[in-house]
Amino acid sequence: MVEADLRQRIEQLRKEIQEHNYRYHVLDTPIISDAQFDALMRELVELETRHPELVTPDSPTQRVGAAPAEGFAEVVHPIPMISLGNVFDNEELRAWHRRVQQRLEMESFDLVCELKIDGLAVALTYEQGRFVRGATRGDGLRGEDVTANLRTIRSIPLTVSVAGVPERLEVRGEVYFPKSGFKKLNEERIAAGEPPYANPRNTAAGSLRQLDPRITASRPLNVYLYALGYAEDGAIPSTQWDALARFREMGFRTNPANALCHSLEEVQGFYRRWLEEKEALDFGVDGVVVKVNRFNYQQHLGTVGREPRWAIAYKFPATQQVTRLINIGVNVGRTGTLNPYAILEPVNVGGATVKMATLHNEDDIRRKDLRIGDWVVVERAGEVIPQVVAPMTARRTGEEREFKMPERCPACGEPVVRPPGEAATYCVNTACPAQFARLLVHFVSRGAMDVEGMGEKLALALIDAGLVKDVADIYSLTREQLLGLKEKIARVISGVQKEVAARHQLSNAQMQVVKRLTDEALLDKAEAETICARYDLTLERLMSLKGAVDGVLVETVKTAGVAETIEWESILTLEKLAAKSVDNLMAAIAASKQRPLTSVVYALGIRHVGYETAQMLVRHFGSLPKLMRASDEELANIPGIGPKIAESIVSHFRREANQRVVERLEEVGVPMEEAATPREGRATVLAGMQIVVTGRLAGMSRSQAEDRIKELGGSAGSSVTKKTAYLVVGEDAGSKLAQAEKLGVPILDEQQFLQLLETGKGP
DNA sequence: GATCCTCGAGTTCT
DNA sequence: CTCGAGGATC
Repeated sequence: MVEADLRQRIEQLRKEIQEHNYRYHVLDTPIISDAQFDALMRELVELETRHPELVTPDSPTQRVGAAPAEGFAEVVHPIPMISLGNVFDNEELRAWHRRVQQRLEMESFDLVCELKIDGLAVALTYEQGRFVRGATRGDGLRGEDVTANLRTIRSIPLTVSVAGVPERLEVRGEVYFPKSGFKKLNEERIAAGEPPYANPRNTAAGSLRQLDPRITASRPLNVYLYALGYAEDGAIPSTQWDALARFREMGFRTNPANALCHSLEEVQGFYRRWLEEKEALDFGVDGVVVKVNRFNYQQHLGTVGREPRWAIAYKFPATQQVTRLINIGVNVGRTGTLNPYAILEPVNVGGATVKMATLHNEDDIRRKDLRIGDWVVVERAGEVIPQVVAPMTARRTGEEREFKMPERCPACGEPVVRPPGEAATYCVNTACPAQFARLLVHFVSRGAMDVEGMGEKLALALIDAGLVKDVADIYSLTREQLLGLKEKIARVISGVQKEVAARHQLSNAQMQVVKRLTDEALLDKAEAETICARYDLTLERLMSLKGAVDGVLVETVKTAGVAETIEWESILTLEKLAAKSVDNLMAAIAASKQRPLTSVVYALGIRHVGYETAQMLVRHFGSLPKLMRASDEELANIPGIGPKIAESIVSHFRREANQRVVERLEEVGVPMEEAATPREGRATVLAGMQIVVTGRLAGMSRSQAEDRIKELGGSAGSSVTKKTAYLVVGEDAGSKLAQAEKLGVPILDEQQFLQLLETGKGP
């Protein structure tokens, strides 16, 4: 890097860090995540380490934070409350350990592992055994006096009266808001029509900084103590591990998970264990703090800048992040429901980049008080499905817009309906193309007709190209038709390229750009920028080329006789159809004619008729024509089927288009009767037992396990209730485990489950 | 009419 | 995984 560039980068980093520091510490409304902040800080530290001559006294690396907020008395920490360096992977952890080894000139030494609780650090001062002052960390040098509020936390002893307590003693710890209490508080707020709080950490900070301690007292705050600030006139332990033990003797709450490790491998084990199990804890944990155990070693290692060399925070990948809600889009589901979803500024949450999340329905958006343009907290529910938790209301500028459900279907433009008492808004147009697209995807999905090789993309492309107009049409597709289409598409693409080149007189290099543009359906910002940089184009020029390509495509598609209009996505999908995959697809379509009747009924996509209900219907009627002729009353008399489902079935088959689909399926050879099923001999081992399977099993998939349970006469539930006989737990079990523990449902591991399948008896 | 349970439908990313 | 709604039950 050139010297001038370097200076500029350092300046820029300092300015950004200062800004974020202020937002975090003073305003309490950060706009970037901790991980993002850490990244900035790390870059600055690295640049300054390599170029010490550029370090200035006012650099954020030279002091621990920013000024404390007003409103509370200031407390100067006699010993600064340091912060910790962070590592994010095993590699970096080992590097830290090697550095410690070198400085200590020692191979092996004990380390203490503690869970890094996501709360806020406090210092508690005791004089002659009496709690006299409690302060927040603030900027590390000066914090706020929040003694009155801390007194309301019942796990903080107001007096310590064991022998040998130092005259003056300061212990440090982390105050947090328990997850359960946080959930309850938010439920109450929602019930009272107030917006929920974004996350426990900010709420803990807010609670502790209430000017009225009675408000603090109403919050279930708690604390874990983990460090000795200082001690005068008293026996001082010689290791961190002993200090923790001593804390407990004195009546301080320490975290039971803390562990003494004799090697780095043990530390890694501790990290892995809690990475898996942290969700079950009642407090947020964002990593593991690793400390050199012996205090004299700590002293020898010392501190560099703001961080001690003898401790490090080994962070978990963040599962919660703050990002921008760019817009709210609306999808149309198979049943016509309008489903709003969040379009987010891409952000890495727990190792995956999230840019979309469902928002369920209008009421949910209102309840959470989300507005377009808000900064929002995003997490991955159960570590998988992204979810928008809450807006950061304090970050609002007034530019945010409220979301309104469109009055017309975004796909077909027909007016939408929201039935009174229901949360969903529907497009009631039976000919809505979006609904049909979803129906086709459902029809070919696993569990339904199970056409392997036909995923969402291909299904949509076939509709787009005009080859499929109703679900039965997939049975009249031919190999020649598909290959012919692919050829036409290829000609269209090369035609578009030539035409654009001719009209705009492009150079060879620019032709490359056009090729790129006909390679990808959508350009996101990052991709567009890469292309511009590579071919030395302005963004405007690129966009005008893109416009030209799209324009010419529309004309060409029409003249080539492919379809009236077609999406880029579809073109690219069809272009990739090779002869071999067409063969496979034809075979899969043919094979799908042999699916059991239950799957066929399910595939029809009747509202309120999922797989379970389809099974009940097939068991009762045994034939599709009989089901079609069934009356309202007959249907409603079947256990498990009430008036609503009955009505839905009758009105589905009353529609002529739906009757035709069934006729055509029959014509192509889809069975309309259920093949007689021989009863299994030993089908009673699990009779009447309701068993739930959760997590990943080693020997079989979850659905296989559920099939086995059903074969043996049991039922496989999807949620744990008090009627559940057993919960079978695999790897990475989620919330169901906690639920089972709460209800006292017996828990089986895979081994015990297999035994249950054999004998019908649990351990 | 309230409460529990089960099912359906929509969902994200690698 | 989550929410909503249908059905069963008291």
